[in-house]
Amino acid sequence: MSEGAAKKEERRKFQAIRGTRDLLPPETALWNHVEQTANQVFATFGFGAIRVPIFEPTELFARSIGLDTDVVSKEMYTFEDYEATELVELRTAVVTNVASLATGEALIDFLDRVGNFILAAEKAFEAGRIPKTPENERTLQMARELTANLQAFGYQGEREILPRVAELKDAVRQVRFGDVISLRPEATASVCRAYIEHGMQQLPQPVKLYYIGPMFRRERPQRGRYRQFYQIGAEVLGGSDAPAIDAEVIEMVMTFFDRLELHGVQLDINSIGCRECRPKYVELLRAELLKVKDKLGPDSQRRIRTNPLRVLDSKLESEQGTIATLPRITDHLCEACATHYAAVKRQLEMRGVFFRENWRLVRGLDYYMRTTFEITAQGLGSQNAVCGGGRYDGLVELLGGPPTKGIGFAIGEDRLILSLQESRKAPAQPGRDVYIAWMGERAHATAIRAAKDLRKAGFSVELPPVEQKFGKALGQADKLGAKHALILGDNEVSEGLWTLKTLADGSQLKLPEPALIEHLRKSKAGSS
RNA sequence: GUGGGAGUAGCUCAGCUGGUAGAGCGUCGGUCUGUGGCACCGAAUGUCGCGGGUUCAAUCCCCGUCUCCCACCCCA
Repeated sequence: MSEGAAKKEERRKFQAIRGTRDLLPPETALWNHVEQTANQVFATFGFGAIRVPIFEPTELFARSIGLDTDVVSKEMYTFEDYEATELVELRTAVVTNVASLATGEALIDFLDRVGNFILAAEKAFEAGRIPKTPENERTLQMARELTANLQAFGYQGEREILPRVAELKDAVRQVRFGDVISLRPEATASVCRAYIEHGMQQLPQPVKLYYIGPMFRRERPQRGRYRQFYQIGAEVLGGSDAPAIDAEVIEMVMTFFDRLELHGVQLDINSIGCRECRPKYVELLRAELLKVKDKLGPDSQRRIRTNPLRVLDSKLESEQGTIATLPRITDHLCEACATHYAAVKRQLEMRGVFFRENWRLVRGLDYYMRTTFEITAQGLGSQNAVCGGGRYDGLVELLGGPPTKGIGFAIGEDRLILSLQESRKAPAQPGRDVYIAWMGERAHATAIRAAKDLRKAGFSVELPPVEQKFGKALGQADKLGAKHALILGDNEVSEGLWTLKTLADGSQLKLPEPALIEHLRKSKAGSS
């Protein structure tokens, strides 16, 4: 292999893995702007920042999001977190396919390895190095029994022992070495967990929190959809379920989008009822759907059984007419939900928030109830939702906390950025205020001092590490988008007068060192 | 997980259904050892995504695979 090929090979090995990506300047300037705006706007609504872990026990997400959702059943990055590394090797020795079990010796050898594993696992179990759960105890017990049976059975030919060996391998495979944990696919569950864990019900209610950070779902990448993606979200926990809270949360997102000058923003709202009225509606919907089953495509037909609400989401042109005739949940809300929904709408109007009622807006995650909303924006293709949210009053209790009201939303930051980029010219290259063109060793010392002082005063300064000819230096200054070049050569150092050049018009003046910063301040104030 | 499209220099792309690659931009150097943008000259960077097949010969044709894009599923 040639040197070039080897280099290429190296590079090929390290690509950002599927569905992940690097965010680079100048684009990151926009990300910073978005996040700073979120910090500012959310603070004006009294929200405090929370940072929760990137991973949590898988169980937390399974419980909150719902076992049957795709997110939990197949889209999480899940792994076992263990310290008993020596067990892995011993387990591998058992579980790997052996060449054959054609002889009694092979069986004895296999049982030997199983014995080694069980012994080590028992020790680790007693020492608490693998989880002391009833499941693990049972699994180990089963492995012991199966081993004893197999020993008693003896070698009676390959075909006879293979099923028993497979069974034993399964038992060995099921021993848990550590906690099963997952990278967070969203943050609401974690925020609720933190609320409970830190006894936040003791704080003045409601508690208002927001977060910004990466989430992980193992999906097929697409426009605005990545395996590591970023969400900006907020949750209001505790206190009452006053409609004004729903409205304020929505008002806050809309204010945020407004501040960012996001184009084509459309807010859709709906109420999906509560534990009382939603199940009744779902049954009614299912019954009606069965009547018109023939007019629906295969996907929708499947959903009649699995998740009838999802049929309402269908984008198929051919199904739209049929869907329009279906019963609407807003006509089947219980008294309390209907009152709540009406009040939320009134509250939104009072706040001057424009919305569209969308009876077909449903939520995919189990924990939502009553108010749901979704915001779409321009330039996002088929993935046009930029924010989704709703009320989830039962969630904290479901996770072992006190009965607690809750409402929140999550913004897909990747999509938000995408949409902003559609309507916004590319962010300008972050230029420097001053490029220091120095020449000669004496000037170098002066240049270093100048850079330090300028930076201390808050100017962005580029100080070339090696001597350059002035022509070269000014060329660099220009390419970097510097506003000024500070020229320091023998003349300047000996005269004590520094040369400051304004790149835009080529004007140039001489200044004594102490006057420099003041001059730059004035010039900056004047230009911006 | 399913279907469609695409992968050629750092970027944007050209390359005649087969004869082992080019342009523009960018980068670096020079013309130019106290003055940038311009101009001119020069240089570096490619196993033409990867692997296999057909062929005397493959960037081009066939198969597989990976990645990206678009749509579906699902979801923010």
